[in-house]
This record gives sequence, C-alpha cells and structure tokens, in this order.
Amino acid sequence: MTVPDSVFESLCDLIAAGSLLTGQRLPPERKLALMLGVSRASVREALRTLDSLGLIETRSGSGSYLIGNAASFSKYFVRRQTARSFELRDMLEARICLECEVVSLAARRITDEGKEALKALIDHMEKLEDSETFLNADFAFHELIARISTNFFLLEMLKSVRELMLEFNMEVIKRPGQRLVALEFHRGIYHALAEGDPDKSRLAMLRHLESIREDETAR
Amino acid sequence: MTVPDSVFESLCDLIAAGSLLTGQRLPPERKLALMLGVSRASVREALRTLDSLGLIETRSGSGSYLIGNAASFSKYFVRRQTARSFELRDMLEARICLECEVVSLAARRITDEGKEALKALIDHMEKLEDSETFLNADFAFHELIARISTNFFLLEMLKSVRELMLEFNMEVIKRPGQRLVALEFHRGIYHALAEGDPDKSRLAMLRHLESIREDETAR
DNA sequence: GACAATCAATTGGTCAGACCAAAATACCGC
DNA sequence: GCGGTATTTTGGTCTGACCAATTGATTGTC
Repeated sequence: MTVPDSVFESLCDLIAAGSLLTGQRLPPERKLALMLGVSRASVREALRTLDSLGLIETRSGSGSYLIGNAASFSKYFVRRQTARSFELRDMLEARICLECEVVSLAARRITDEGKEALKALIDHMEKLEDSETFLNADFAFHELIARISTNFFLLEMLKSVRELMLEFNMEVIKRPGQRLVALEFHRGIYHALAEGDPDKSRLAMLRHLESIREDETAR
Repeated sequence: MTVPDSVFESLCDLIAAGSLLTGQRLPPERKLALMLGVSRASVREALRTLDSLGLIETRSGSGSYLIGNAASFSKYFVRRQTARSFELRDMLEARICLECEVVSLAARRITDEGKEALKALIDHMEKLEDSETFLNADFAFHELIARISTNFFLLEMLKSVRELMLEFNMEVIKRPGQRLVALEFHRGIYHALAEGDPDKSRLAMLRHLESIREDETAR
C-alpha cells in the first residue's frame, strides 16, 4: 500500500463518515497534506484517483468538490481494493443492452449470405470440445451478428466489452453443460434472425444473456 | 486541459498506435518526462490515472506495465474510432440504445438527491442563451442520468459516443427553436425519472433522440 | 565454464520547497 | 452600501533530492 493509496482510503473514510457531503469542497491540498502527515504530491496523486473515478471535480484556484450521489460512491467504496476496472454488473448490463440492439438491427438487415454464414458457424460449434476453442467460436458468432447489423460502431463497442469480460466468459463456459445450453440459445437466436423478426431476435438474445447473468447473481 | 491530462493523452496515443503491447513495460517515468518535456510529477499523475483505470500495473523498482485490453478506456476507444471514421447513422443507433438503457436503469436507482440535482440542472438550462454553453449543460444532463444509473461502464461508453458526435450535436443545437424543444424533452424525461418509471423514462428518452435522428435523415 | 554472492545502476516512491495563475476574499475609496 | 483593486488562498507545475525495491553486471568460487 503506497502513501497516495492510503491517502485515498482516508479520503474515502472521510466521505463515508458523512463528514463530506455532495457538492461540498474538500480541504485544500496543503491542509490535507498537513492533516495526514504526507507530502502534497501524494495528496495530489490520491486526488487524481478520485478524479479519474469521477468522484470529485477540481477547479483551479478554488478547490476540489465532491460530486455524484452517496449511492454511487459506496459502490466505489466497496470495490476500491479489489477491482480497479469496471463492475461486472455494469459490463453485463452494457453487453445485454448492446447485443439486444445489435441482434434486432441484424434481423432487419440480414441477407441470405448472412443466414448461411450463421448456420455454418452454429454447425461448426457443435463439434467443438475444448472450452477455449468454443469460446472463440462464441465470440465469432456474436461478432458475425454485429457484422450483419452493418453497424460497425456497435460492433467495436461490443468487442471492447467482450474483451473486458474475457475472464468471466471463460469461467462461465467451463461450467458443466454450459456449452449445450449456449448452443441451444444460439439456435433460437439464429431462427429468429432467419425469420427476420427483430423483436423475436431481441427476446432470444435477451434470454440468452439473462441466463448468464442469473447464473452469476445466484452464485 | 492540464499537463498530466495531456501526458495521459500522449500515453493513450502510444498505446493506440500499437507501439505498446499488452504486458509490455512503459518507458521509465524520468524518460517519459524528458520525452514529453514535462516534470516527473506530472508524468506520475498521468500514470495514476492510467492505474486507477486499470490500464497499467506499477511495480516498484521495476516499472509500469500495460495490462488488460486498453480498449476499455474511453479515450482510447475514441481514438481507435476516429482513425476510421464511423457512420453517423451507426453512432446515433448506438447512442439511442445506450441512453435508453441508462435512463431506464436510472429510473430504477434514482434517489432524492438525484432528483434534486436533475431539477436544478434543468432550471439552470432554461436560463442559458449561448448554444455552446447550452450544449455543455446538455452533456451534463445526460451524464448526470448516467451517474444516477450507477453504471459507470455505460457512462464511459456514452461519453465516448457523445465526444465523437460533438460536431454533429453542436450543429443540431444551433438550429432555431432546438433549445426549446430539447428543454421540453428534458422535462419529460425528468418527470418520468422522478416517478421512478423505467419504461416511461425509456420512452421519453427514445422520443427525444428519435426527434434528433429524424431531423437528420430528413435533411 | 557454470553458478552464486556481491555491488552498482536503474526505477518507482516520497518529500520539501519554490513559483505561477486562477479564484476567492479582504480592503478601500467613493 | 457599492465597485474596483489588492491580498490571500488554492490548484498547477517544476526542480531536485533522497530512499527502497528491483534488475543487471561483476566478481569470486567451485
């Protein structure tokens, strides 16, 4: 634990204790340094962290002000030691949101070639035994849908999310029976897409991802 | 834009350009400071940001190492996109999808403080005359909703999209009467949120953004 | 020549103090 | 009181220093 880290913790405690309320100004950097017995540089690094987490806003010549509501803060407070990246819950929510939109767009824009490619990919996946290979194919399946949607911006976003969730997805896919369940969901999505039905496709995708989420929250 | 911020951007460029790969060590702090013509303190603050975003891991006596996939990070995300400019249609679709989800989550998770903050922001916006100032406040309004949703991942994604669409948004807001229309929509969104109604909120947001999209396609 | 112990160079961690610019506050003349 | 200026406060940035952990080279031994 470095000095700026402990300063960060101290500030979190201050806020958590309710000594500091939303919108209120934090003590000046020099005073904080004095209070905590550290250098101003260390205080500044700690404030940087608070800033990049979106917890404070710093105005030159004026001070640093606490922003965001108490609820959002406690989230950070809880996770501050563990993950420095994003919450799994948040990434799951984002992925569900994006995938559902993408599949719905894909249903509207799918072509015969798209259908063929999807079918071929599903058939291919059924033969895969290894978890890692399967996961790659699963990536490919979702990416193909995004390509069919012709929205390359959403495609890039989805890729980002999935890459971030790589570890989690790997964990999920390794659970017994998970591959069969995934295959079943994929077939459902494929059929809805082949019919060109946006709502049905969206629903099929939603069920697919919700099942993963529920798996998670149940653990 | 502060010095550490620009250092941060420069590092992002380095990463985006592919000069730095996952697991690789960044140049030492002293060298970076020399390279960029800034003090080591500023470099350290920038590295702090990278660290708190989970992009690097720093080992004392050894160096800072790039970890995970840098795509997580919104600025980097923006860079990657700008390189191969995206279709406006795609970004609009993405934004609508994300904003609707965010506002729906926000309706579920809103607190009294959130309601007050939203109200205050709306009241404030009514007084604004200048287009640029108004657009900033508009950003703040949507960002506040994202904060209320407590999903910081979606928040980052939305920020990326909006940043990319900055020019377009500026153009839209300058059209005659547009500010009044926007205010009206914002009020509708606010009321739905205050009621804590996810579906109503989603619909209100959808109408808001669809009106922008239709404006666009009609031109 | 291979290997282990030792020493030097590199690198992050931290601090003190200085100066600037923006903002807030105090002060003063009216 | 009021408005404008001067002072103080506060964040922004830099320099240079020293410590501690790590790494890499050097050396000595078998």
